[in-house]
Amino acid sequence: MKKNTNVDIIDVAIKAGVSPATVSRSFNHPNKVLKSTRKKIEKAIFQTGYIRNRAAQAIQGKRSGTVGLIVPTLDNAIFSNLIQAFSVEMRKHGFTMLVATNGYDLNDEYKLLRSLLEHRVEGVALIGHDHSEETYNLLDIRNVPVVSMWNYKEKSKISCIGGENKEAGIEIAKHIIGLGHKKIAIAFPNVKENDRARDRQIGVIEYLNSKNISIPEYWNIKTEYSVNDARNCAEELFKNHPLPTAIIAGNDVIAKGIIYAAQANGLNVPGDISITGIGDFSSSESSFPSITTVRMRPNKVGVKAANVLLERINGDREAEPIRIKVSVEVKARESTKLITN
Amino acid sequence: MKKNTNVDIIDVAIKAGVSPATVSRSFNHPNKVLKSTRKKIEKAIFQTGYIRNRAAQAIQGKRSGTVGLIVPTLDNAIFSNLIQAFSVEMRKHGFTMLVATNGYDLNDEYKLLRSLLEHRVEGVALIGHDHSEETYNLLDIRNVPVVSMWNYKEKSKISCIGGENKEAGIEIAKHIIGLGHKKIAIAFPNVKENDRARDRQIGVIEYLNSKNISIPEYWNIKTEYSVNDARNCAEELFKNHPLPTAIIAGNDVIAKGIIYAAQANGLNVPGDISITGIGDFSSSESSFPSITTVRMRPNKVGVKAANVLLERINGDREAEPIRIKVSVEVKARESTKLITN
DNA sequence: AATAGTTATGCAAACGTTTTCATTTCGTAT
DNA sequence: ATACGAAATGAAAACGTTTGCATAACTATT
Repeated sequence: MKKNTNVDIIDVAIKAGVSPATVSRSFNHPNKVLKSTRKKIEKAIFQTGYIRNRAAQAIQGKRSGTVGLIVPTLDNAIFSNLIQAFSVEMRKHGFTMLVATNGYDLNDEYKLLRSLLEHRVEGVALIGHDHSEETYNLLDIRNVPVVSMWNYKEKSKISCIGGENKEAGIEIAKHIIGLGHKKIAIAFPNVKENDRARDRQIGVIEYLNSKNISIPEYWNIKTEYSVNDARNCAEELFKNHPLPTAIIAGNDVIAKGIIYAAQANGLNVPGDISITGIGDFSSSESSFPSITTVRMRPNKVGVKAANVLLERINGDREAEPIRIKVSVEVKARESTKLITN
Repeated sequence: MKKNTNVDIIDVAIKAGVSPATVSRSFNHPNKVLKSTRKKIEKAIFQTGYIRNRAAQAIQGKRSGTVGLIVPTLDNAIFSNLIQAFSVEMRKHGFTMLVATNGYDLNDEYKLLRSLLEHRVEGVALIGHDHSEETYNLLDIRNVPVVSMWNYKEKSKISCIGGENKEAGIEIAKHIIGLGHKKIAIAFPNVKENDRARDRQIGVIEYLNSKNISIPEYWNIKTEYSVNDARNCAEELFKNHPLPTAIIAGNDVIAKGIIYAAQANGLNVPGDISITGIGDFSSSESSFPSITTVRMRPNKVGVKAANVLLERINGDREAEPIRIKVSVEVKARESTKLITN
């Protein structure tokens, strides 16, 4: 088997009987090349097994054909819808995606950003708005097209697109209040380095407070972002403290853990206790019981984010950030019900 | 704010009072550069805000610092553990990952591979062994370091690492038989373009046949790879056909759908019916009931695959494929029980 | 102090494209 | 047929690195 790792544009040009410049043009400005010439070139490409070298293209300072994506983690269903939608949309426009995970470490995120820039990505997508000063600074200095996905923020430094987490918190609290609940617990992950969770929690608490409901410390569950930990934390609550009639969880993963804990303790959901999530992850609809939650429309966010990023890449880089709010909506399902007593 | 998109290695060299060659060497062969010189260079890099250009490096034909990953889909919990482990391990070794999704379309996979090669990835990781002739041919012709993740295959054309799906099928069937079940249904996705599911199904059926158990057509559930569809298909079975005492599902997602269907139909799992999955996805342990399944150890596979790929990248490219079998193990949990009548 | 052997650095030629500018070719109006 | 403008193509310089080779600066040996 012949190994041809190194056929270049010149080989193709010779084979096709044209100059390298013409071959290059047939890739980048096909309309500037006679159709019959293009045919010859295509044939030569096929015969030689040529694969163009994007690195050599990128070195001209123009297109690299790549965008970077920095995401907290991949092994979590949370971001996968979003990433998939973003990825497919970018690919439609001819971009390949460089992916890096920072494990929620902002310091690492800066290093990853540098690494992506070394590869001369044409744009970068990030999750949320909690980024280090260094990161923002680097983006600004190098004038990198960038978009933040997942949540909307009125005065964000960079373009963003997503639901407003505070609104999500308010909406779900409103829903629970509307069902007549008064004895309400909440379950959130560490909100220190996670602005999404923080805003949701603020929305919930502010709304409840506005209805003169406050949350005693033993009904304020602090859990990790995992089904297992949520389950354990909830079991602890059920065993040692008075039972609320509703628990508002920071996301569907946590809600699911709490539901398992309830079922394992012989509690009927929603008969004995109503439980809500936020985020509407793919399995939440088909859970048993299905989970009342707030939709963030990850597909829409992913596709729109891709288009916003493309607009920055192709358009005016000095323009003001684009900010798009994707409305959130409460999806009432089986895990909540009206208080009847 | 000064925008410095274009400081290059020469600027750094001038600032540091050395030649560009020395700056380059301080990146690629630091030990060949005097420590004091390195310090000067580092300072100059910091002062100028230089970010090295990997494209210009890649053009030398040596390192691009990237590897490609082609995966059927991202918006599915199935591969996320694996990808995450692979990604983190590659990054540890200084590689950035280019990700492409093919939506289970083998034809698209070939195009994606070409696209990755245009970016001169140093190696490629694929999922499974079902790839088009074109894909295998291209990998061979260009002599691309490659590894297939997820499942082991004795005579695979390319290096591979993972559990053996047939073994997984055999093991779970053995487990169910061991519990005394005789009336057994199975639920698999379309096994046409999915060699993993196919091998699992073969393992199950062969083992059952060897115990003189055969599966009537109405107990052979064909479902899509989704909780929802599995739920619907199972409900159809429960409503229109005799009840088996056990259902062996092709993976945990399907098993979960079936469990929901059972619960929604007032069936107790495992009291009335035992249900098994394959794959041990992250939520299967904390489900209610927790799901009896077969572990494929995705983290181990991801990490090992990264190391196999690195070995091919750095080592002998003509060597025989490396094949590593990662043992599978049945995880008996709450969703199955001994037949007592 | 002279010499050989090491080590650190610089010079300049690649690497594979893209693009500007100049030239050729072609079609059309005279 | 001739001249003109438009369209297609080619020649060559750039893009930002890396690296083989040559040279210069040290170290150690006599």
